[in-house]
Amino acid sequence: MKSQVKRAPNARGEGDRLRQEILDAATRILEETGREDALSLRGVAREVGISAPSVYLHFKDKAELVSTALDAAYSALAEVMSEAGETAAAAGAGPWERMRAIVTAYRRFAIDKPRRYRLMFSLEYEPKRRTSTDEPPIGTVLRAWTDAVDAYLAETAPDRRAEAQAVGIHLWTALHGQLVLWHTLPGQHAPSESILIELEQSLLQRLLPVPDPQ
Amino acid sequence: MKSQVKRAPNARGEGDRLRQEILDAATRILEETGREDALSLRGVAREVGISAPSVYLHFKDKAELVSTALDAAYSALAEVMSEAGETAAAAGAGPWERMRAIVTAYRRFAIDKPRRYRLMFSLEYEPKRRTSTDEPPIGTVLRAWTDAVDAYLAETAPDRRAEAQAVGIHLWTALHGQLVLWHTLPGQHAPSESILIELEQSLLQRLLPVPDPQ
DNA sequence: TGTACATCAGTGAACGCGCGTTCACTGATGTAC
DNA sequence: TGTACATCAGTGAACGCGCGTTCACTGATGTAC
Repeated sequence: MKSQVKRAPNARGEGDRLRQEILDAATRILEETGREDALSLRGVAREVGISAPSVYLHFKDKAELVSTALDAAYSALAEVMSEAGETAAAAGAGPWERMRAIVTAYRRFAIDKPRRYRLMFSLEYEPKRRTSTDEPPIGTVLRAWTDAVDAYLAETAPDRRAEAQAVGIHLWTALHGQLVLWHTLPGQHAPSESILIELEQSLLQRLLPVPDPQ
Repeated sequence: MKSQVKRAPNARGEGDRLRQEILDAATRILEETGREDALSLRGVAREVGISAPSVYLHFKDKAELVSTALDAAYSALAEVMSEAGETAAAAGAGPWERMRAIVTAYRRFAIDKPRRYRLMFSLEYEPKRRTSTDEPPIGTVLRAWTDAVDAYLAETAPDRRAEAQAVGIHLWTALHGQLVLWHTLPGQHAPSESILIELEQSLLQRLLPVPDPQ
């Protein structure tokens, strides 16, 4: 299963390499077996191939390890969204198509690794207090949404741009609710992706001013 | 903290009383300290004041205990919603007011015991397979929403009644997303209830045909 | 060039904990004769 | 009415497990003289 190869200690200045390896392993665990209790310090150490105490060389305690891993996941999500928007724009897509691309990227992120997604938004680990002016990582996800809606409204209904913040929040929370609840609902309703896409379409049409039918 | 009083065993035919006490204790723990790992079989036994093995007299294993407790929580939620609707109706409220009463009841259920709410929808315990025609408990919550929307549309826009199912789902999942995400967002945004109420209002106005301004 | 020493990256063993579950039991209450 | 016995409701001790964390250590690599 996991490599039992003996690791050679890192060279002198490169202790930080292990830190990254630990985070990568934590992310992998998050993706594959996302129960909160599966994300154990010992489990991560096992995955990396080091002893459990070694983790303490790079993280204060378990809480710090977990919240750092989660922060990385939030950033990755925000990144995926803005990339999707840019790619669509570069391909000459109109506002509606761009919006759909972003929503699809979000859905894919959630559906491809449902356990990771679930964990990202169900933990109580509050992000560590950082310099309080800094944006908290989950906030970047919120911003990705409000930015996307703002860009959409700017092009389609500039007079409604003041609503961007509210609509962005609606879109995000509503989408999130769909993804989470549909995963929780009994299996016979088969939370097939096509149902989610339909719901998503219907939601977009209700929350956003719809452009000319394409 | 918890009563250390020695329990007298129940009389002959009344073994079922303990079953109920166990479920009540599980519910209490769900409400107060809703981390999934706090809902331990031993913890429940402690709360009831019995020995751990006694739980096995009434539940096959931990999974059965937990999922039974969750089922009860789902039913309670559906119950609270329909009561709110009926009470409002009895007080002569119009469709919009009734809808608001239901939404408020839902929000209160979620906010009053946030840990319970979070747990209800974040566990992976799939409801035990029951006679497959039976409605799964979480399904009753879904039905409560679609029924509420259907009743609303019947009175305000009968021609749109076909949308009841879709709109009910939107309303539920969107509300759920708001409640869950707002709880996860960093504390400085203070997930004050008033913000939630605003969001909720705005959501209702966007998803439902709005009646004459009152 | 050689050697003592500091530093760095990491380890192995042990701690105490709470968990789910199994096992053989106890003591009160009802039933059969 | 008395007594042997079955049944019921529940217990105490023990199991093996994985966890987070602490501790004193090891062995390689760089630095000072």
